[in-house]
Amino acid sequence: MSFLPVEQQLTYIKKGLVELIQEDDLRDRLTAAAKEDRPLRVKAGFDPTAPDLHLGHTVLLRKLKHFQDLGHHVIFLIGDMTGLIGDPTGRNKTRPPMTRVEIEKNAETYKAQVFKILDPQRTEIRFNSEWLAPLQWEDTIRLCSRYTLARLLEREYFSMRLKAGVPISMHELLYPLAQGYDSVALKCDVEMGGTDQKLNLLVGRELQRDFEQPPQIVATVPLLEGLDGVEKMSKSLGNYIGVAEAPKDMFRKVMQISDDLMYRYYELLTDLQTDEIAALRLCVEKGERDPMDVKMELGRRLVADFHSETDATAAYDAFEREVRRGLEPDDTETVEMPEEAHSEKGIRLAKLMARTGLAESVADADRKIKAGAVEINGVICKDLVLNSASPLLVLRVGKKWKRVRVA
RNA sequence: GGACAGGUGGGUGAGUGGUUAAAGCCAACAGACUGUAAAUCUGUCCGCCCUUGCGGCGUACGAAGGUUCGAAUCCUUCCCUGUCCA
Repeated sequence: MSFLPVEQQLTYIKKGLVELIQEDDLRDRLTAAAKEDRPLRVKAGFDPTAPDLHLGHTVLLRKLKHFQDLGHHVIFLIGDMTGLIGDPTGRNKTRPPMTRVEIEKNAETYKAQVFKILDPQRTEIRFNSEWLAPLQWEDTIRLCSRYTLARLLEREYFSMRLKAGVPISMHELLYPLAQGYDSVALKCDVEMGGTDQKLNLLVGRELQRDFEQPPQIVATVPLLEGLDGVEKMSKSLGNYIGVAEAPKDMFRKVMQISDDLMYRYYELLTDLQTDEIAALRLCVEKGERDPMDVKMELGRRLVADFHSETDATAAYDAFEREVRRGLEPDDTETVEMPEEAHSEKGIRLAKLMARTGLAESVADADRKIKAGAVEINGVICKDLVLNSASPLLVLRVGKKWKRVRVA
């Protein structure tokens, strides 16, 4: 295949990157690739335990896609072995080793999500247990001898924990080494990751040199802020928008972000150019455009990307109706009256709410009723026991709705 | 191996024998306000039972025992973590 001129490729790749180490290397590598007519091998690693991709991941995926657009080859690496090392933030939650079956299942889930962005034709899915599992003690020791503690402690993540007196287990120190070794095993030309991955990615370069491979180019993308606008988007912080989320939920979450943050989302999650985004911002600041409209447009675009135009329009309309005007959603679930909700005196509202998912527990439901948060057929209800004659109850608690058929 | 300091509700973090289901803060959830959001204000924030009362019961302060009328608070053993010394 033929590649675009190197400089054009470079420009395309550099857009939106935080750091590129080293640009000259990449230029050389792209030149060589064109000469040899071989695509570059671009790797990014993912955790096998969390197959729920969110928009934060897509910043990276979009950049990988850019490489594919240019004709290069992406390796989507599932770190099933490094996954055993576990989540750094957990205190001593050793991860139970995952079974082959679970891993395969997660991989399938990944595929379904990832190929909403990546081109399957140019993507190779690999697992690092493939080369890490067969390593012997001796191999591992040799690998460890190639790196020093001091260098590992350069990582803010380790040094901060050390300073704060938070435990660091030995196996965690192996993580960067294992990740670096992945690059050796895969003979990567480029490795990508979030800015927080920088040191891990650089270890790959060192190890590749040791193994007499040309060191990979390291490219980092920004970390997307989550719904709170402060922390990075992550599942454990609960401030995320999942790519597999239903259109309506996705839209609603987008609308939750602050006005300020939406420009960042435009920048990192859409194909709008930087100057177009700046123009949008200016319009809003001058009062020519309503920030809410601009945000709704963002929601529409994102839903369209991960679902379809039709879904996007539906989600847009639903938001207009349900949130702005507070009307009942047209897809409100209708459920039967739970047996337990009946009592001698009538229908116990709290129990009904707890059983139908409108409240977390009976106690929680009681509180909500007292707080006047419950509406039945459009009227706020503070009664704990109902003696309703109507065959259908339309219940609303905050954002949640439910229709209950009275048996 | 030795000395010392710790382990509290989703997260932080008070509380060192009794009005403590456990302060404050954050998150969360509801309500008000509003252009979605943010911000702000108000309320709620272990579970279960009863037409609900400032109600009853059950659980809960690393684990298991013990002392006591009564323990998150005292004692014993165990598990886990950090710091310093070897």
